[in-house]
Amino acid sequence: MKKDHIIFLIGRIQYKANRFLSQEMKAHGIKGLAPSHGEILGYLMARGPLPMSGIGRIIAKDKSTITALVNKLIRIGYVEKKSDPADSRISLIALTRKGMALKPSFLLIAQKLRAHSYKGVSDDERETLVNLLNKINANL
Amino acid sequence: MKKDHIIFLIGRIQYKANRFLSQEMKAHGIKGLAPSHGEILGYLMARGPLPMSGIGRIIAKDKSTITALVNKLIRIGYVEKKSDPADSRISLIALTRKGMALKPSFLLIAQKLRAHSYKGVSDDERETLVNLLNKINANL
DNA sequence: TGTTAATAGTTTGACATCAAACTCTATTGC
DNA sequence: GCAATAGAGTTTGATGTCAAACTATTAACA
Repeated sequence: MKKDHIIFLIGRIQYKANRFLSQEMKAHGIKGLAPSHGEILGYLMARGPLPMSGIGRIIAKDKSTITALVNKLIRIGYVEKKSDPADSRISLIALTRKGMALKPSFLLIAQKLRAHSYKGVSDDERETLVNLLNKINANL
Repeated sequence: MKKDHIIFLIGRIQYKANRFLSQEMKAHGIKGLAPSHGEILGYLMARGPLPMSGIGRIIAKDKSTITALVNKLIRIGYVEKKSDPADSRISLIALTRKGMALKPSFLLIAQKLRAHSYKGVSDDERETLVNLLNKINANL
């Protein structure tokens, strides 16, 4: 247990969190979506329309992965693609009405995940944790 | 930046760490392996032969994923499968000589990853971080 | 002791993910 | 202005990953 590298510990956490999120989405009637899709939708809810590159930067996946994920969200009808009037290379991804309708469920799910994962962790510890992870994220 | 859930922060770290690991393995002449394969090999180096189920528990992936990962390691010749004399359901996975030969490279890579990711993080902070992540891991 | 339930792995099919090569547009520098 | 370079996305092919259904073996238990 002792010499486990933090990266692998992180992997285990992510595995469990993904299972949790998939399960919760299904329970809320959101079918056929992976956690990555939910992550994209969540950021669009918080920040408004984003270019593909912006989504890629935020969720840290290859740009070809973003293309595939967004295509699925378009197919299902949760987002739409608009062209940026200032730069025709850019596609802006925006929530549709159907996509926005998911917001209440998403807030509940995020809160539930937070409640679960942070059980027994104080606010100070939470802050410490986020700061340290941010530092490591910046290092890599 | 503020309201980013820790899970997504973790995802970004993992993405970068995986790129780092793939790159380093390639630089050490270890070709065709994903970080997950490396993780399995690393645990076998540290703990000796393990059953499939044990590997799955440690690296936190679905058992069918373990089957696929181990099959690849067998095909390449890094590990071999032995049957447990006490329980014929169990397959024990052990490093071959070729697999053991990777150990020096793996130690170097792990150390390099640690040095990179923990730059500017004190030993105390490191311990705090691991403790908090372990708590969250246990919560999920 | 025989039926039931649990455990270890595999198979199959679907899909997320990545890397590399490619297209198209914008920017930069001379 | 024009060529070269960088940036935004897509396509393609390969592969890691998961979930569900399945086989085989062991354990539980009545």
